[in-house]
Amino acid sequence: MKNLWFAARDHIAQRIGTVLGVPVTAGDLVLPPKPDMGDLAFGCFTVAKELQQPPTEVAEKIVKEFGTVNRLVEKMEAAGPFVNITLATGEFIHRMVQDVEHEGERYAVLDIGKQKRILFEYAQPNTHKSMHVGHLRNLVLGSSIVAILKHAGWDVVTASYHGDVGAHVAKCLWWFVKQHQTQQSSEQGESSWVMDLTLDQVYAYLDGIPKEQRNGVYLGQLYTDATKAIAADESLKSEVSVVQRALESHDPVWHKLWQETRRWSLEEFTDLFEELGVDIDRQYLESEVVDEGQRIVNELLEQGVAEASEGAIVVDLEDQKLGKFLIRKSDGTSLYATKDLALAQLKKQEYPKMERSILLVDNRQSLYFKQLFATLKRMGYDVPTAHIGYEFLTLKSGAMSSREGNVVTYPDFRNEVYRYAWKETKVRHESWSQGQINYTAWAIAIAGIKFGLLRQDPERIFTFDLEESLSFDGDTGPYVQYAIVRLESILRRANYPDIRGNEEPNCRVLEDPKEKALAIAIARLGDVAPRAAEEMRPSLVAHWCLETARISNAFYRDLPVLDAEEDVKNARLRLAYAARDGLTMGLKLLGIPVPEAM
RNA sequence: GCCCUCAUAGCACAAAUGGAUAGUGUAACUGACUUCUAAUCAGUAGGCUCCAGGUUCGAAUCCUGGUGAGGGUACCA
Repeated sequence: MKNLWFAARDHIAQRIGTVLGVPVTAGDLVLPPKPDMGDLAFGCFTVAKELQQPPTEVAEKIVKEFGTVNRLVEKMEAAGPFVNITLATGEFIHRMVQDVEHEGERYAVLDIGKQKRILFEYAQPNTHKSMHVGHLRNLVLGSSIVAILKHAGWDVVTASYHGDVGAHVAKCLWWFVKQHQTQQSSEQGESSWVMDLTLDQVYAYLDGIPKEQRNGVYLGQLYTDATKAIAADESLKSEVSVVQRALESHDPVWHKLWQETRRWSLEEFTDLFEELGVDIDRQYLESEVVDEGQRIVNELLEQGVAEASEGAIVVDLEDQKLGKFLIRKSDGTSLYATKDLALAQLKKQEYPKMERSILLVDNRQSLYFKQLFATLKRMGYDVPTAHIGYEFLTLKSGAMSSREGNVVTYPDFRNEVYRYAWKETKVRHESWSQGQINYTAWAIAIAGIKFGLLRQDPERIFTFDLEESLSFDGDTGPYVQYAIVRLESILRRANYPDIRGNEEPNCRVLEDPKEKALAIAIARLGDVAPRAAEEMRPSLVAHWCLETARISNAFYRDLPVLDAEEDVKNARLRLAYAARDGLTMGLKLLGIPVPEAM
């Protein structure tokens, strides 16, 4: 329950507290700036103020009175206002290794969630559009946050939400039909109007689309072309409006076309989500909340919560400095807001036990969500709801827009990275089977893609650069994988000895600072993982992975395992197991797999 | 105009929430594969933390005022 890193610090903190007569907590013990100063540091400033003594004197007092009778603490030194603490190398390593072995999958768990339920919505790509790298930040961030929250003891229910109705769908389908009709009329010599569409034609048109084209990229291209066509000829706008109304009134012919094409998108999402480790418990669609949304708007009007304004329906939030919140357009059709009001209700209805509802959407929507939450509150909605924002992803050439079509689609990007990883793997392992190369390349590609997105703080705009994504050197996911694979290699050569779970082999025989540094690094995941959960920041875990991998590589380079004396060898093997498992756990929290070799 | 973010080495990012000499990667230069995998490691070089004030023992971090970039600001999502 209490992991070693917390327990060790807590123990030392309490003893310092006893010496001083004031409370000191584990959080007051931090890492010193340089490892040669010690393993932990305590700054005496705040306690000194409380005691009304100079910090340097307090530091000396602690060192003098702490006593040396402690197996875990080897040395304490006063360095000005700081107390530097050196942990007993062998003792600490041994305890850390036991901790990792004992906890297993629950390693680095600090149960802050207490199994309370969170409904976590992310993954909101629209149907009838291509999924591009802009969506990727949300998916990767979301799936990692979910993993981190679950690890920290929350009962997380995941939800996706897809815009499967609205203007973008109408445009896409209008152009789809228009294209086919134009072709037909040039063949048959008679022109037709989009609304003359028959069910037979729908089937014929759909059948004409080859299977490999039935995806978001194709539909997204239609949408982009439609937008361009309308921009060139404004008069076409009215045709799209007619189509949109036909769709909203469930015209059977257009409904069929909509259903089929939507299925292409949704099936594609299922595949893409699976490969990205995006596991969704409940898939919400805008089409299932649009009617209820309109009903809620009527209700709000009756209750006087909403009012008419310039022909549209708004909720006046001026008194909260949130302006006016538009919940129905003047032509009577729905908006994102209309549907979101109903969605919130639906979520509550389906998951009555949820303690919190969270939505992961990029920061451009932050005002919108403030307005939405304020409105929900006025409706008497009582589930604590929060918007977790992040800055969007942009290309070097500027922001992506499906409307303009300057998008890097996710399948294209993934293929590019995968091809590169495949080539690099092949060069290194000529003799491997096709399947082994495929799997390894996939794991490396996923690591490259995800880690690149996760190591950066979500509050900063991410500038996408394909060249950079194709580098697996330095601060990257594959770097961390490689460190693990090297540890794995040692274990494999030792034939995976069964040495875990007991007092022997005794890791207390280890005394090298590099071994201790590795042990401390792994122990610190117990600190990092809960914090990442609290702040919903996977970047903390990503940076922990990098640092730990670096330390692991130093251990690998300087300390021979297989050629060491028997007792040292076994102790190091045990440490290698723990390091491998700790690092693997770190990557798991990021949603990144680890190959056996690479 | 108003509101919200961001600004750290050429480039890309950190900095344990106010602590010790601001770190890591890349790119540049030097070196290390007969070794448990070189997708690695070691070294050199690179900084007025956007500017100006303030708060205090102490500021990249907090406050005020600028500058620059991006986003939002009702009938898009």
